[in-house]
Formats: sequence, C-alpha cells, structure tokens
Amino acid sequence: MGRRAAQAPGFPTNDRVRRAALSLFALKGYEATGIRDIANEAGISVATLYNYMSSKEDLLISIMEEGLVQIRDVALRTLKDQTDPIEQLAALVRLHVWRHANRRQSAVVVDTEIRSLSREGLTHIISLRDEYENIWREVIRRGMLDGSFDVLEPKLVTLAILEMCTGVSHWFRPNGELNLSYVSDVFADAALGMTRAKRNDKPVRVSDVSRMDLEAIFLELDESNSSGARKTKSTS
Amino acid sequence: MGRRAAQAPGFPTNDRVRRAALSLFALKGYEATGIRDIANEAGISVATLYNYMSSKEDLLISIMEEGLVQIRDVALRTLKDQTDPIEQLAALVRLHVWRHANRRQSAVVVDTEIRSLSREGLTHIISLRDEYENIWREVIRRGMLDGSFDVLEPKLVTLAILEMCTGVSHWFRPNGELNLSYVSDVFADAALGMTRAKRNDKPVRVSDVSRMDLEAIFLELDESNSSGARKTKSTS
DNA sequence: GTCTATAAGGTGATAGAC
DNA sequence: GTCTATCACCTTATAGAC
Repeated sequence: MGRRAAQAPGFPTNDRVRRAALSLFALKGYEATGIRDIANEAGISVATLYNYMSSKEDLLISIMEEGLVQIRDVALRTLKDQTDPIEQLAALVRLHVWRHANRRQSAVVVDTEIRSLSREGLTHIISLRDEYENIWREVIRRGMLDGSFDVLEPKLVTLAILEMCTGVSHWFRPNGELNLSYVSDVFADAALGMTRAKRNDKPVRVSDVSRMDLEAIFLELDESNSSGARKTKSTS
Repeated sequence: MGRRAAQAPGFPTNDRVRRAALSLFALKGYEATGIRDIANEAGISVATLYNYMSSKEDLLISIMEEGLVQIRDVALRTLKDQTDPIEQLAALVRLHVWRHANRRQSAVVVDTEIRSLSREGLTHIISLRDEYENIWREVIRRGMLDGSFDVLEPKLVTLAILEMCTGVSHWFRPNGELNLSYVSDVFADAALGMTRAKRNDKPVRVSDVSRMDLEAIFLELDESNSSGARKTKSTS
C-alpha cells in the first residue's frame, strides 16, 4: 500500500483524524485499515489517536452517522420546497447522485461498512438509514395515489431507484470527463421512466422538471454544521 | 460471532473449503475472515487448508472468477435465443436478479471484494467483469439504433440498470415473503421504463415480453460445470 | 496533549512427524 | 493428506513519562 504523506497540518487534529479515517475506510475498507494507518495519515502517534476516538469502531460509527444525518436533513429540507411528487422524486435523485459523486468517500463508507458494525452501533445506523429510505418511500407512495406514478410494487421500486443512484459512487470520478450535472439529469430521467411518471397523461422527462442548485444546498449545510461541530470523543 | 458447526461431511474436502470460504466471505467480508475461520468451518486444520488453496487471496480470486464466468456464460447462452433488444434486456435483468437473489453469497463476494484484490488478480477479475458489462451495453446500444429504447446516455443507463439489479442481493431473502419470480418481473418492468422501451410507438411493460425458466437455465449450467469441476489448487 | 514502550492476543503461512 | 507446533509479524489498546 506504501506510506502516504500525512495530511497538511493547519486543520485541527480532530478534523485530521476524521479525514484520515474517512479516506482510508473508503479506500481500503474498515477491516483492512489499521489504527497505525489512521494515526500515520493524520500525522500523530497511535496513543495520541486515542485522545480523539474511544475505539476504532466508534470512529466508524460517528463517520457513518454524520453522513446519514447530513443526507437525511438535506432531503427533508429540499422536499419542503416542493409538493409535486414528480418534482420531489427528481430532487431526491439529484441529491443522492450528487452526494454519491461529490462526497464519494462518505457515501462509500455508509454503503459498504454496515456489516462491520456490531449490534450497539448497528441498530442506530440502521434506524437512520430507514428514516432516509422512508422519505423516498413516502414520495413514491404519494405519487402513486395522485396518479403521477404507475409502478408494480412501490416498495421494490423505491429500493431499485435508491440502489441505482448509490451505484454512482462506484464509477464516478470528480475530475473525469462526465459532468455531474448531466449525470444527475440522466439518473433523474431514468427514475421518471422507471416510475412511468406522467402529467396530463403525457410521460414526463427530466427536461420537464425544474432543476436545483445542488452545490448551494450542500454548501449551506456544511456551514450550518461546522458551527456546531460534532466531536468524536467528548474532551473534558 | 460464535463458533459455527462445521459443514456436514460427505462433500469432497475441496468443495467444503470453497463453501466455507464463500459463506464466510459473504457474511463477514474477506478481510474480516481469518484462515482459522475457514479451516474451522470446513472441518479441517489450518495446515490441511493449505492443501486446497495456495493462499487466502487465491481462494478469493477463484471464487470471484467462478461467479463471474458463470453469469457471463448464462447471459451469452440466453441472448442467443432472442434477437429483439427488448426481449434481451428483460432476459438479462431477470438473470441478474435471479442470481443476486438465489446465489446471493457468490454475488455479494463478486460485488464487494474487488477492493481486496491486489494487482495480479485484480486485472483478471476486472476484465471478466468488463466482458459481462459489455454484453449489457451492446444490447442497449442495439436497442437504441433500432428505436426500441430512448435514453439520454446509453453508457450511464447500462450502469444504472446493472446497479439497480445488483442491489437485490442487499435485501432479498430466499424464504421471505417476496416471490422471486415477481421480483424479477418488477425489475424487468423498471428497466423497460428506464429505457422508455417502445414497440409500434407503444410503451412496453413486462407483461408484453416473454418469460423464461430461470431455475432450469441455472440448473443446466450447474450440471455442465460440475462435470469438469475446477480446482483451487492443482493437486499432483 | 503527545509521546515511547509494551501488553495480550490475532494474522497468514510453514516445518516436519505420521 | 492430515495433523501439532511454531514462526515472524501485525492487531487494538493502554501505562506512564514529559
């Protein structure tokens, strides 16, 4: 794997630890990442590392929690601006795709490391994930009731759309040739097709729904979060 | 994690090792699985285990290879029976969903342990996966040319459909309340919606395409494979 | 807050007897 | 083919000095 240069100092140690763990967990996986790797990447010793976390698993839990809470809150906030299920579904798809592309590390850890959790943390994370999934389910359900969507099985289609969008994190590269705004259009259009979205008996395409400034939405959230910054370990 | 009972004997040791590794890799992940776990699950000692594999990673590679070769071959064989891209896409979706539900362990390992491979095995596995993806891409491409499909970006939509179907392995339970044949219908319908599949200018639903006996297809393959059984380690 | 040193046990893999 | 015993190293986590 080779020795990586420690991250640039200047950031508080607390942040450096989180970033180090996040990038290593995303790259190699939680099990394959040792606490020496984390300490080294953060530029501190193993003993010092334990001043910023209570255990390796607690660090994982807090990283996953942050990611899930963030996307859940963004989703809830965004849905308040719209009432049309078609607009809402397109917005959810864009948000989810954006996050899985531009916050890839966080998304990957949330998506793949659930199996590394042991009971205590597991129930907590699962319940957060369920909250987020229920937001989607509710939009699909309402769209079926008002005739916007026509699907065989709302529950399954919800999962299908979610998995489809989650997959973006597997191949999207921030500096690649694909434009993220375009990618999120393609996926929103796919979701509208999957649900057979219709307005006035006419199929709806992505060009028929309004767009949104994803960058701004997540930026706003980043700011409102960093003011009340969460800690991994309560320091006395 | 607790001590699991070793698998019933009767099967050749070679098979028991493969089954043990497969189920443990799928359950806990490759990194979290020790060679002692595998040996214990297979009912042999660690030293004996090394008579049936050359290394833990080689065992992983051979498991992933088997899974990928199998689904690739099933896909190729099935496509030969049909020429209509719409029928072909529905068939691919059904096969992929079926496999990710009924051969869940194999599918999960193939989908999640790519990052555990180191160069040597990685290139081999990636090229197999690319072969399989290209089968899908070609079907979508042909469907676009003959007017069956209408998508914004064939490459992205191919990935989207694949990821959507792959997700089935995350929640499907063989003895749960969902009927697999129904699930594969829902997903085939979703894929037809995503691609805006049309025949004679009318949207195609899953009820408009022919079904197939998935059970029989995979059974046939199991049999043709077990005759020329692959070995993990060449025994002198 | 940060370090060096170390505890206590797990890791993949092998030697050599039977 | 299968085993017991062992190697060299790595793992998470902590004690105690500064």
